[in-house]
Amino acid sequence: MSVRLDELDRKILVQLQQDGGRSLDEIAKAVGSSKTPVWNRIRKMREGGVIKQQTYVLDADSLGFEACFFVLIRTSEHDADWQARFLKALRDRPEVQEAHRLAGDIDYILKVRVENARAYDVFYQALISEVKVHNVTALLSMEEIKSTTMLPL
Amino acid sequence: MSVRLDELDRKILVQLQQDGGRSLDEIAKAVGSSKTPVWNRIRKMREGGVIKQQTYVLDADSLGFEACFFVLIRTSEHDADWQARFLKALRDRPEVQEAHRLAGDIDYILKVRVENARAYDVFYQALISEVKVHNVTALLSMEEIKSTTMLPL
DNA sequence: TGGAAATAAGGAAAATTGTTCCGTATGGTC
DNA sequence: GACCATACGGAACAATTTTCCTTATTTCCA
Repeated sequence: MSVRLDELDRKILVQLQQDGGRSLDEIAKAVGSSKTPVWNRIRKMREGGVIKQQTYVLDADSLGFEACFFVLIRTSEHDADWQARFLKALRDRPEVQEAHRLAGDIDYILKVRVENARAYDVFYQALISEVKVHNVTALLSMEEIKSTTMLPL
Repeated sequence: MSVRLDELDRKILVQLQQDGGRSLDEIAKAVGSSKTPVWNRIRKMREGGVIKQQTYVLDADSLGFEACFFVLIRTSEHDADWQARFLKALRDRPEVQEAHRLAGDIDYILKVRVENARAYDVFYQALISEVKVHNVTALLSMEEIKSTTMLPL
């Protein structure tokens, strides 16, 4: 059962994405409605899975995560068992912030956040000892120009 | 003025990352403390920039964003003016969820979320008409295996 | 080691916010 | 045009956040 969204729903989502700490009163005023409809719509969008989660975004640098790598992976193995183990390994490793299976030449891309280059090597060695991969290229981020989870509504 | 974090601070951050909707009472109980110290520490970490923002994460598919591309960019131009215009273009475009300047061969990587392949092409054409880039490779995501903003504390 | 100052904790009060309830309005259907 | 279903706005209630105050704990210096 999917949720059909109207203009008011979208306005509410914009508010929630911009600042998840606003009160219902503030949101209601911003979108030109009142508390009850705003509250009901948020609840429905939560239950319908449009809103996945509510979270706090932390500053990686302040917490000592100064290195960010994008990892491009090619593999020769494509059987179901190998893939299941590979996906599990990625999901279990907290350093992996993003993992996507790709179309084309390169099979997977990861975004990995670690303390430093040495910590990346530890991660890398651990990963390739768990599952065989054909070719790995690591791209080191020098500067995070932009980072957001916002969808353009 | 940086914030020095102790074990209790870290426990609180873990709770906030896991679920940004928990009440102070719940968090206090989970970390083995009471409301006031938890509240004071959250406030300080906010002011100190350790906590960057509080937000709601939405489901891209539910909202019609069914295509996700990682874009690898090489450029020949490296002067300050070009770079300033390029960064501004990236920050201004809401489709761009991530943008990093890289070390080595490839100069930039972007993560771009759009409705479909057609919308990506519109984005791409608009971008290269704004700023000259030498070489662009787009990697299309077939499956989002993992996506989180959590840092492993 | 003793003692004063600074810092952090816990509990309770006050203020704000979230949640429910209900009467009314609105829109769609036959 | 009447009925049903759905959504809205305002008020009442419940829960949470925020502040305040008192008590511990720690730190630092004599």
